[in-house]
Amino acid sequence: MLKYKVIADDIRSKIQAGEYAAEALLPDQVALALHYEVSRMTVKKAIDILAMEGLVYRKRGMGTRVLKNALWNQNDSLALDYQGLTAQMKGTAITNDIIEFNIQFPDEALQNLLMIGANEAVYYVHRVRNVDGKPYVMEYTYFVASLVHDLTPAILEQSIYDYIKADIGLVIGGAYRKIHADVASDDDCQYLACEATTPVLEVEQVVYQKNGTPFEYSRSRNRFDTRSYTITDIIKD
Amino acid sequence: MLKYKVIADDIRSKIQAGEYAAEALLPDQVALALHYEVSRMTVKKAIDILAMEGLVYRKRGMGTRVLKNALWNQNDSLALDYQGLTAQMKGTAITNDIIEFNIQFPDEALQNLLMIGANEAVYYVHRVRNVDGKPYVMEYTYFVASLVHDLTPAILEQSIYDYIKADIGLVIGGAYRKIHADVASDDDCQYLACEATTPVLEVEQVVYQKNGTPFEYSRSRNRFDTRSYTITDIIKD
DNA sequence: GAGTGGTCTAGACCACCGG
DNA sequence: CGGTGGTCTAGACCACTCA
Repeated sequence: MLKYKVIADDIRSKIQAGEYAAEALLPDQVALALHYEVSRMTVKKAIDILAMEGLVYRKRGMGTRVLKNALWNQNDSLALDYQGLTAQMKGTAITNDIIEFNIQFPDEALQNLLMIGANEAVYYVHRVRNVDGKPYVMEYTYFVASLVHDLTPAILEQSIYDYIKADIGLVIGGAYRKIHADVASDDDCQYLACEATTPVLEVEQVVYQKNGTPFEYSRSRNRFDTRSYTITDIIKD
Repeated sequence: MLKYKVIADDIRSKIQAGEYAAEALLPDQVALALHYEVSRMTVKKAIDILAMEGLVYRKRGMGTRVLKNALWNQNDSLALDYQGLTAQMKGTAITNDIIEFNIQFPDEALQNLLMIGANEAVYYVHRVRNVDGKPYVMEYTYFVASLVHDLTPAILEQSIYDYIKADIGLVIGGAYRKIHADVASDDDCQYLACEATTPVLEVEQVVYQKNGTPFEYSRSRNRFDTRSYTITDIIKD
């Protein structure tokens, strides 16, 4: 087990347990290095992690302080999320209408986005997801077939992400997302109960495995009044 | 200047210039350390930054590769950005039309967002920012007057963020942002050359100092076809 | 001035990948 | 096996803050 991770986990749990109270100073890096019997660089790396998580903030000459992070973790956040809608909206009834589902070959744009060749097949899924019976989001999704294998309509009607994570065991490493507004398309009008003049929020994303291989490209469209994305960002020094 | 930052900037510019092509291997860390005449740890820290920016991807035993999509977002605004439009759009002519500017007391919602009391004054700025003479974004901004002091119309016509960072010396610690689509308002129609049916992208944000104190709340509105936001998110272990 | 965190070094060992 | 990146060390110097 990595030392800096062990130390970060230990300090984090002490913060959560209240052993290091909000606004309190942590022991300095030299003391922590002695305590954990590691070098100071390793302690610093552990604290870097906590700082990136927004638990702690540091200032030269002043020490390292526990942040009252009640501010930051008001979890209505969506922008950085990999649980999928099913987990996000638990407690509500989510159903999926599959409009189209097939296997095809990617055009050039998609080849670039997913870093695949022209003859590497992709699944194409067009579905509408309903929350409590009402249309909520329309998604156009492409999965690299060799990675997300054996996709079936039965899976699509439930949670794709549960299947990807639990059954395939694929580990998500990150995502690239682009958010913009758009005018309603014909599909939007038909499936999201839009007028032609209704603004739509679209999120494009490419999702990567831990090893950097992309496995999904999707566009998700919502009516302007049903969804917003939040981002909490803490600058590292 | 910090060595690892200089190196990261240098490599980034070489990627953008095509000197390191997409999918190409970077020189290994030992070679880079020799070339920049620094230790390998310092090179690694520089590459850490590029990896966090999503420009580069590494694997043990395989080297460091430039990601194919490293360049696909050059024209979008980063969702995580604090340079302000003036720095973001350098090379273009930015002018600011001030529509309204005054000092006022915050309503209850604003008191909560900025964590201030009812009798702590705020500056209110309503301005339209033009890029190359054409209206680009309309902003409604509130600054905590005790933190962003001595704001004047002359400053507003240029870059507020330059003033905040260089003159006041306020250190930005992070931001909370919400992105959503909206229908055009009367102001949008008047100042952004919108029709009543034009979709608008709005970004609300609260910007915090390093010590956690909020100093700005703003809403920025763009026509749907003039701006999009991108987020690169890499999950840490 | 004493103490803090930030950077940097020169070297070491390890885990992983390819041939 | 050789070469890659990941981790870790022991120590050094610097920038900053506070008394």
